[in-house]
Amino acid sequence: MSSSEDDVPLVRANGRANPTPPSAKSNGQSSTNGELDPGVSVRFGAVQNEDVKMEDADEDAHGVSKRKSRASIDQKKSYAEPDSSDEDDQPLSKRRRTSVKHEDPETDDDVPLALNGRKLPKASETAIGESSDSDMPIERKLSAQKKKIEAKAKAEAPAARKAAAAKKDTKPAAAKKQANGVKKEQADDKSSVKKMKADTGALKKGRGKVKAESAEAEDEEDEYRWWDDPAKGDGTKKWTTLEHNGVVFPPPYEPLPKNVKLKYDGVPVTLHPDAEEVAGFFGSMLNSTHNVENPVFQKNFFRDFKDIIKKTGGAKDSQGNKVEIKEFTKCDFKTIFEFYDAQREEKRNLPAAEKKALKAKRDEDEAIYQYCMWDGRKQKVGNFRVEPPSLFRGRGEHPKTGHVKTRVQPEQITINVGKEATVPPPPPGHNWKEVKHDQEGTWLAMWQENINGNYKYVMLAANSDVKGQSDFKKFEKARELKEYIDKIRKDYQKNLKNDLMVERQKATAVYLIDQFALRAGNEKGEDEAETVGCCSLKYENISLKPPCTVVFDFLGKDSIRFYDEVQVDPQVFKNLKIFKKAPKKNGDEVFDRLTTSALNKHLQNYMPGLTAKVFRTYNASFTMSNLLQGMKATGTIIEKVKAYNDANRKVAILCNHKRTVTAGHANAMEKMSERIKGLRYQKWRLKMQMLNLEPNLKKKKGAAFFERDEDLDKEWIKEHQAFLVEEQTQKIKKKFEKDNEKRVADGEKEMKVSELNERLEVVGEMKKKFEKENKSGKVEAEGRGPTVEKLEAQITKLDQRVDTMSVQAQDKEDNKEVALGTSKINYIDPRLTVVFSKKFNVPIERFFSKALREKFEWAIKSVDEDWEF
DNA sequence: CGACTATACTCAGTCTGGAGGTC
DNA sequence: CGACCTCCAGACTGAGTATAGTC
Repeated sequence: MSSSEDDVPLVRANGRANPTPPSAKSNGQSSTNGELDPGVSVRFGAVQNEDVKMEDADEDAHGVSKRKSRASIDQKKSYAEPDSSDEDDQPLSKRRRTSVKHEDPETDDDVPLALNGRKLPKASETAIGESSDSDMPIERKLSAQKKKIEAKAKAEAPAARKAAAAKKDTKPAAAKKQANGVKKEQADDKSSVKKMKADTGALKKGRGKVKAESAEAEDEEDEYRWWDDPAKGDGTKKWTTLEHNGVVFPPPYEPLPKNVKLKYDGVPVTLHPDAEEVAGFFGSMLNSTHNVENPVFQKNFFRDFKDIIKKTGGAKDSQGNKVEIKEFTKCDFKTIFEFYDAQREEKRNLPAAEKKALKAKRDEDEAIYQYCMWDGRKQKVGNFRVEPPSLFRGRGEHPKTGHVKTRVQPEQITINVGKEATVPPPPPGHNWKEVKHDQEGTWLAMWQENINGNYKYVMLAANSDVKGQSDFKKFEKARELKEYIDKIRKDYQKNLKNDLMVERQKATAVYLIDQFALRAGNEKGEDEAETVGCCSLKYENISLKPPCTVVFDFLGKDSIRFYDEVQVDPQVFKNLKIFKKAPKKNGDEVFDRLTTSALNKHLQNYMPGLTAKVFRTYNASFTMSNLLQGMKATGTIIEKVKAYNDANRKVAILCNHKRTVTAGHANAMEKMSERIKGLRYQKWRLKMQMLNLEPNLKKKKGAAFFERDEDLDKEWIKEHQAFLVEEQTQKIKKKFEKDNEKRVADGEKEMKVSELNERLEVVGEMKKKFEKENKSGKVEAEGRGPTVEKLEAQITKLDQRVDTMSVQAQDKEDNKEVALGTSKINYIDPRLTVVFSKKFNVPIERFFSKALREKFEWAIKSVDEDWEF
């Protein structure tokens, strides 16, 4: 195969992407279907024989995906692919050279690589691909050099673009009365100081309780600062000594009271506790309609439910006769639900003191599991509780949702612990599956879950040294990428036009990952939700709108929708079009020759340890860094915090971190805008009152000043007035009742209804007043000694309220489906926040909760204000 | 295959803004 | 009237959890 290398055509120095994409513009629809516009196909005519073949392929009943799966096998296996002699399996370049050589250089990029959707033989690809780096033909190198200059261009971009796209952030809430703001700030600061004191107090107290004194200690001299220890964090051995107490099992199942039973076809039935427990899983979540009404959930649950019933001797009615549970629809879990719901309610209504006591008890019982000794240092353990049995709630359309997640037995659990340490005792009468002393692992215990066969690990908490170290390493890795990013971008820019399909796909994928923060996109199994990332993007996930717009629409991790309409490099646009070329169709992968491991392997060539996910970290932190650097250190603390959060939000949008819109959101928004409208109505009334006092104001101020806002039409006003009347009525009634309650409590007798009616007279007057206003179109001045000046002052106040409320509303709307936390916890280098905090003199508590301060201790303590990402 | 990070959701607890009361 | 205090529903936060990714 090495001979084919010579056949690689030269990358032309003029091979710049055609700034004017193919005439496909004229034909947006067809391009979305991955078809090529006439102009392009004419050029394709040059490679006619392939087109013919493509039609053959089309008739091949197995289609692309089959070939594809074969491809992935080939990839690993061999170079002896029988197909490899096919003409179209030759490196594209070869054909291209014969057929397209003399074409207008501007267009030769349009030559399809995707040729009839058939993969190139692994052999040729590999051979050429591998050699291309070291054995790059001279000409290539030259052209590469030329292009060095033009490379820089895109360098910054990703978030800037997104940020711009993200709705312009509302102006700072600065409008708020300054005085108030300042006061509040001070109060806040005080409280945070207080809080800190309380924290250290608790810490000290806590320390007295546990045996290892030296461990956490913020102010102790022997405090260990691993981030100052150069020897830390490299190598694979994670610990030398390790002691811990194992895991906490969930409480055993408590059978339901005798009167609480599943009803089948109206008949209460008795089940073995093991089956009853499963019925309880379902019954207790009846309020989660989202799950319970999902047919897949029902089906999976019911299958498992029937199984366990069968295994445990069946269901019986009150006479002991066997009842066969056959149909899900005949099962009535309501009684069970009511029982559990009442239990929850009871728990919720427990007096605070009892709740506290309960928690204290639990903490005490679990205290020994909370910490471990890791190389002699006390470290917090993360999830030491074994996951309780339940119904599996897969996200999105997960085929396994509803299956019973079974109780984990000690016999399934592997313990990892130091050789010298005492092995944590399994529950009486039980054994561990295995006891290991794996010093290369950071886990303390591990088991396999029955739904997907996934491994579950007990590891240390986020604030532990190991986790801190790997977090640190993650961000250092991302920073390291800074040194390579230019080269990488330059390379993919160039390889967008590579003649080899794989290479072109690789370059395009890296482009997408870099520019749009996509995830790698591993292959997924049949029995998982159908979600995708970059490498697994499907035909239907990408639509192309000429000239250079790409619309992504797919379900990503956690089945969260990724929808974005973006401008891409013209060459990327062309490539995607090629990758989507027929016979590819819905369901087929866009990057059919790419796997995440191949992609990552490619990235490793640039930088050790570089993988797709590093780009996310890098771009998130880099974006944050830029945004923070661009800020001015002015304004109140509140304003600075808001500015920080706005930057944070942009990063979150970049990473597509979403949250579900809260149930009451639309309602809350509606309420807010009604209130704003109400304020404007009030404003108008005040103006009319001014007019009432001084009719000639209309001339002075101009008639426009006294106009009602357009949306305050008569109908709305009537409704609003009714609302105000009703509101007032309710208030008075409530007050009346409350007063009466008080009287009863004080031993006095209740007021009569007549008193209430008397009080309600105000409302009647209000109503009359409104009616009068509506008729006359005038508003009588209210209040004691009203003056125009006083009214003016009131209007100004209303204006401010309207402003602040509008800002709040806008904020709320903008934030409704953006989750800031995830990027703060995982993507934004905490040192950036620390620098910001120091430079702008905002207490770190404003940005990091206690948990985050502990997690990011290494950042808080190691960085001064000159640090840069 | 195994181990690790990343993610959204849940629920309980905390905070807050505004109404009403008091001075 | 207005500054301040209290109370409480509802909003928001954070810890914890379990699921879903990556490599």
